[in-house]
Order: sequence, then C-alpha cells, then structure tokens
Amino acid sequence: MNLSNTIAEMIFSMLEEKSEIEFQRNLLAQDLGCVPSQINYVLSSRFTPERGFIVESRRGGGGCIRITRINYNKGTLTDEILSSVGEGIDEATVRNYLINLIYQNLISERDAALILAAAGDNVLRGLPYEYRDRLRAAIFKQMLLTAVR
Amino acid sequence: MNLSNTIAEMIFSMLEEKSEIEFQRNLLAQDLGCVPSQINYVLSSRFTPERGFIVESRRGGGGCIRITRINYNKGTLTDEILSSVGEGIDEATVRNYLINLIYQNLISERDAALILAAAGDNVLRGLPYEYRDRLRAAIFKQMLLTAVR
DNA sequence: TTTGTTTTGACCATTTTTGACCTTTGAAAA
DNA sequence: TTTTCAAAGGTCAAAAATGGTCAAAACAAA
Repeated sequence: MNLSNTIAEMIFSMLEEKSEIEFQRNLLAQDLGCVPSQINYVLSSRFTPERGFIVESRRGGGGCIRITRINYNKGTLTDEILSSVGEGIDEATVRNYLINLIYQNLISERDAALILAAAGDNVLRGLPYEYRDRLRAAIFKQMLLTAVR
Repeated sequence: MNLSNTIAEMIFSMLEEKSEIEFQRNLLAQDLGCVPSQINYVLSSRFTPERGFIVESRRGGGGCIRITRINYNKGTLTDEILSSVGEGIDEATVRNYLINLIYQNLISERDAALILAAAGDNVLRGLPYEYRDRLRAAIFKQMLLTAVR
C-alpha cells in the first residue's frame, strides 16, 4: 500500500462520521509524515467532484482545508452525470441533462436556470474556444454537486 | 479561527442591535488584546461597502470610529451591483456582495452557494489569469439577474 | 520498454499580524 | 489669538502563517 492510499483512507474515514471536515494541511502532513504538497496530490486525485467531494480552502493565518462529502444515491442520474461528464461538455448536452434532472426531481427548474446562466454559451462565449467546454464541465459538475447537496 | 474573524464577529454582533455603532479604536484593541492597526485591517477587509457598511472616523481628542449599515430601497442593491461590477471581479468581492445580498433577503443562501460554485476560484482556477476575473464578472452578473428575477 | 502514478521539494500566492511612523483635532498654555 | 501638545485615528510595509503549483525524480504497472 502506498502513502497516498493511506492518506486517502484516513480522510475517508474522517468523512464517514461527519460529511464535512476541516483540517490544516501542514498539521495533517506532519501527522502523516509526508510533505504538505502530497496532501494536495491526494485531494486532486481522489477527492474530486466526480467522486462527490467539494474541496475548499483558505490561506493565511488560521487557514484550513475543508472537504464536504455530498450524499447522492448510487445509480441515480446525478451519479451517472458526475462520472460520465469528462473533461469537456457542450451546451446542448448540459441542457439535456438538466431536462432529465428536473424530470427526475433531482433539481428544481430554478436550479436549472441558474446552472444554465453560468454554463450557457451566452457567458462562456467570452472564452477562447479551447477553454469553453472544459470550463463548462467544471462549472456544471461543481454546481450540480452544490444543488444536490 | 483567527483573531480577525473574532474581531469581526464581535463588531457584527454589536451591529445586530443597532444599525449604527461608535467606538474608540484603542479601547477596542485593548479589550481584544490586539494592536490598534488590526482594527483597521478588519474594517477594510470585512466592513466594506460591498458588504453594505459605511465606516467613518474622527481623530484627535474624543475621536472615534463609526460604522453604519447601508439601507437599500427595494431593488437598489441589485442594480447597484450590476452597474458597479465592471469587466472583472475577484472572488473576495463576489463573496462580499453575496453576504450583503443574503442579509438583505434578496437571494437565499442556497442561491449564493450556487453562485459561488460557479464563480469561485475553485472552478475558475482552471483558466489563465487574464480570463478569470473577466469570466467571473460575466457569470456573476448573469446569475444574479437570474436569481433575483 | 513504455506509460502512468506517486513522492518531493523549490518556489508562488494569499491572508493575517505587528510595529514604526504619519496626520488630524481639540484643548490648554502662552 | 497663536502655539503647543497630548490624544485619537491612519498608513504602509515587513514578517508570519497558511495553502497551492509545477516539474523532476522515483516507482509501479502493462
């Protein structure tokens, strides 16, 4: 077993009790005997939106990292969307997903409108082509998680 | 929790009773066990116009600091935000506006969470620096319009 | 061997904390 | 009335406290 898995398991188990935890990166790294940046590696490789986690952080004095585990039922549309939307997605596909999500009562029409406001071409057209669908995917996943929370 | 947040909370709670308070910087600093200039730091980082506060002060003997909550007429805040957010905006400023909007009951905490999910650095960090704040402004405005509609 | 994952560390960014030095104001002294 | 000075508050930059990024090196899997 490698270090990263150990760290991940430790964090998972913390998240089993509470769905939201907070810790200091440097302290945790010290406890685990690893360099601080390894914490980031574990977070970005395992605590992703695709797996239902929201990671936030604050720097500076009193800074910390917060991880929230979002509970959604396995096998639901939410689950499927999060795992199948990859690096990029276009607006039409987002719309289709939204229609489905509303139909299945997983999000409200209002939520859908907000998601489309942020992830629609209207706003993203301001970006160079290469970034558009990638950013759209990131926004969509993050917002879906937040909405389903 | 850091000192600045503690100080901010103390001031917030004073402002809960009256919408206008006055105090002496040095006395407050002494009570809190911090250097006087830290009060200024808290004021300028948390009691900003974006959050709906006006800070005034008088030096010299009998001097003091006065903090007032801004009163908005219905709809004014939204208009004001929309017109004052220019080409770009950073995350801290968006957060400040959101706090104000929630306090004024113009949007729900849930809406604010959704807006931050889309307009936060978490997602926008994937963009080159030059596009970040510009896109954030676009997303924020578009979502705000959708949320208050 | 090739390719993907993990580990490390040097360097970067952000936020908070502190302290030295500056400005303004009112009142007492001249 | 003018001068002086103590009592406020303000500014700014350096230091401290956190967390983030990125690429190279080490390792593992195919």
